[in-house]
Amino acid sequence: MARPKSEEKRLHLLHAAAEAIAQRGVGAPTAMISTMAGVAEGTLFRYFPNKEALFNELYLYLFEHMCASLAEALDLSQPLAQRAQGQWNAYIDWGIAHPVWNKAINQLAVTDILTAQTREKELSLFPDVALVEAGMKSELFGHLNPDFSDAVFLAIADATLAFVAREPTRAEEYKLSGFKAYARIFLPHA
Amino acid sequence: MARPKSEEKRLHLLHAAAEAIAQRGVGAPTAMISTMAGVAEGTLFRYFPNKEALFNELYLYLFEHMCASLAEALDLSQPLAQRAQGQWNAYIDWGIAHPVWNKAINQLAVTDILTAQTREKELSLFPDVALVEAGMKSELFGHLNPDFSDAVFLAIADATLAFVAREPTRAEEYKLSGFKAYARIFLPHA
Amino acid sequence: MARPKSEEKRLHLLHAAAEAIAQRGVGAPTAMISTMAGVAEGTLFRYFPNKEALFNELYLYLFEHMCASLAEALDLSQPLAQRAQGQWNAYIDWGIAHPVWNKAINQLAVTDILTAQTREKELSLFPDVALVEAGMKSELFGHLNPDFSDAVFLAIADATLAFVAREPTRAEEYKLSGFKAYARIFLPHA
Amino acid sequence: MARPKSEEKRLHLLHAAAEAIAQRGVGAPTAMISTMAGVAEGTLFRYFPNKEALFNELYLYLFEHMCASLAEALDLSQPLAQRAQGQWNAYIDWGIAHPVWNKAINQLAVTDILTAQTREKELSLFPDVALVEAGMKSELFGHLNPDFSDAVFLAIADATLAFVAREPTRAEEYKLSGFKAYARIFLPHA
DNA sequence: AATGAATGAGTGTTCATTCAT
DNA sequence: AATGAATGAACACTCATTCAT
Repeated sequence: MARPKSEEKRLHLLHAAAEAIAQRGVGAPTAMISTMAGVAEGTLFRYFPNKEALFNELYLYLFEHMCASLAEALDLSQPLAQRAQGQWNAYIDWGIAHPVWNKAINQLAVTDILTAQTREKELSLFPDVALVEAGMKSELFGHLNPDFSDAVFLAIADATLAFVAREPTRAEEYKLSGFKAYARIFLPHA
Repeated sequence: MARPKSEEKRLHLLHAAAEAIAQRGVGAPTAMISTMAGVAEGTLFRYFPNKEALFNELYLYLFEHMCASLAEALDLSQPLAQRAQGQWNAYIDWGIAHPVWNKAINQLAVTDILTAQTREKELSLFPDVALVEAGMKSELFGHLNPDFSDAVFLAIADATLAFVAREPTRAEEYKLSGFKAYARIFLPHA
Repeated sequence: MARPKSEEKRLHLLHAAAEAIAQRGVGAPTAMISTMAGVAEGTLFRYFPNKEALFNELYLYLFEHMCASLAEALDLSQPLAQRAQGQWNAYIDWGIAHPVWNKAINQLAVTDILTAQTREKELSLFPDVALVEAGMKSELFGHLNPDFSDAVFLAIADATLAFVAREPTRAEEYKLSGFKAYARIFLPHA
Repeated sequence: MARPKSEEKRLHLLHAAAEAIAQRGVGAPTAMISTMAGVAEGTLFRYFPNKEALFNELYLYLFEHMCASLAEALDLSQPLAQRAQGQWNAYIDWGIAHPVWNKAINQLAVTDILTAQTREKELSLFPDVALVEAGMKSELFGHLNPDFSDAVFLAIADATLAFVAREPTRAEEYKLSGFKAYARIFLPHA
């Protein structure tokens, strides 16, 4: 099973998988994914050894995409509070702009499909654009696992996104209220 | 009447379902559940019309159990801050004491198995022990969907529980840090 | 398994079985039959050793009922042609008056549920009210199996009933046309 | 394209289904059918979406086959009576030559598996070789549903076939006697 | 005698994966 | 390299029958 040629097909499969998971959860059939990708059933298995591997790759692909959005929005010249809000907004905006991907990433995160290796790679991706900076972390959670701060941030952000999905017209309000909650924890002096 | 339908078996099935979901997600086979419950495959379907109904009943059962813990811990004679911390602790302690149930309830919440009716019943159960009281809500999120506050609380609490699961020996530390984060949002003047 | 007491329950079960077969074919569950009969699932098996036996008894019960209608309508003082038409009408009328039973009897006849013994008993019931009398038989089919004449009669009559079921308002027309066809075969000189 | 879907396998499945229905009725398991067809259980469902569709296709397949036999036997240069007898013989001969198919077709016709669409297609197949021609119909049944004549014909023919099955050695006698009965109805002046 | 809870083999159907083309 | 036909284990659910009450 040498690396197959078409990078385009690989992406079609990844995107189709995200769509399928958003629609039917991780139980979505591989045949549905290949159909949505416009390739034959068997082709999927020339690009990914099996369903689990596809889903793990998908998770990292989506996560990386989201991290890129954060990185792009990052303006190091801004003071901490503005920087934080910029990152917060970038995260929420990514979720709003890619509701399918957001749903897929959440579905994947909650099942046991993700391997330890995937979790490791995920960590190695996040820090570069870290939302919760060292200073903020240490103040409240410093003595605990440093990922805890990130987890709390993500938890609030995902809850915010869930309500944006329910009431899309009030997206901006939820985005702001969510940030205020976030700021109270991580920017108490702002 | 011949033999009455055994409430004990019903509970065995419910508990087995929680265990199976914790281990294998909502894709856990009904045969696995009945085996774990110590009954025949067909018996499951005499107690629940189908898998979906079983899972919906399970969700409400677990949710009710959790709410009962909160209600038990509620001491109305305490001032707001203590009351809130008591409820927070009760929630975290329930998750620590019942990790399997906690996992099951999270799995169920994220899939599309829960019906609108179940969601309704869930709401009618929660308010009585509401963690996030009216005053606290209105201040930050009052103009938005009132469930948003609950969602934010649950998000932080579940993130806390996830880390407790990873490092059980530091459970008390996570519990306290989590509460501090919570308090900053909902009890900013305390 | 001594003969159980309530003849009434036995009849309820028989009638319920006919109804169930009419609705769902011979695949109708025994549980459905017992529910319709207003008895418990297990009770059915105290009156009939198994489903097959129930269906065989039902077939004979319905057949006997139909034969009784024919016998009642038989007026030996009438000439052959009138007598035949009277019997024909009695048969069709029975089917019209008992569409459920008619459907059930047809369903049972076509499957392999009926035992050889049941078929034998059936024969021993029919001759007494024989529609197709010796003279008529011998003329056309005399050298063949004497049941063939009966079969031809029943075939035409059942086809007639099928169309009556489709167009109940024209029942009388079908009844008459069917008889004319019958008469051409069996009463060519009338 | 990889392998093309094998028309041969489709026919094997159809023939196996006919055999299975003849042996066990429409309750015959799909697993039995696939085994008899020499394919895996799952393969059946790649050729037919479900059991019901298979059975409907089978019905039309058998019906078409039978119609083809009638069409082949049809000699328009013959006078009405001979033509009718030729068609009658073709029908009976088809049943004798394909007892399994004849049984299957009868089983299918009596259950509720056949859809309205199948019934429609059936009608569109039959007229071309119609046994009961316009003139014959109108005389006796013309004012009623035109299908009634066909039904009466089929009823007599099927009854004839049933007795041929019981006494195969006297097949020719039954065939002739059946036709005589038929002729008395539909060819009274011949 | 009657009940209905319990059973488990059986059913139609799905689906990840393989492999001949 | 790509295809999609073929597979068969697995699954959710049904149901005739048994038997403790």
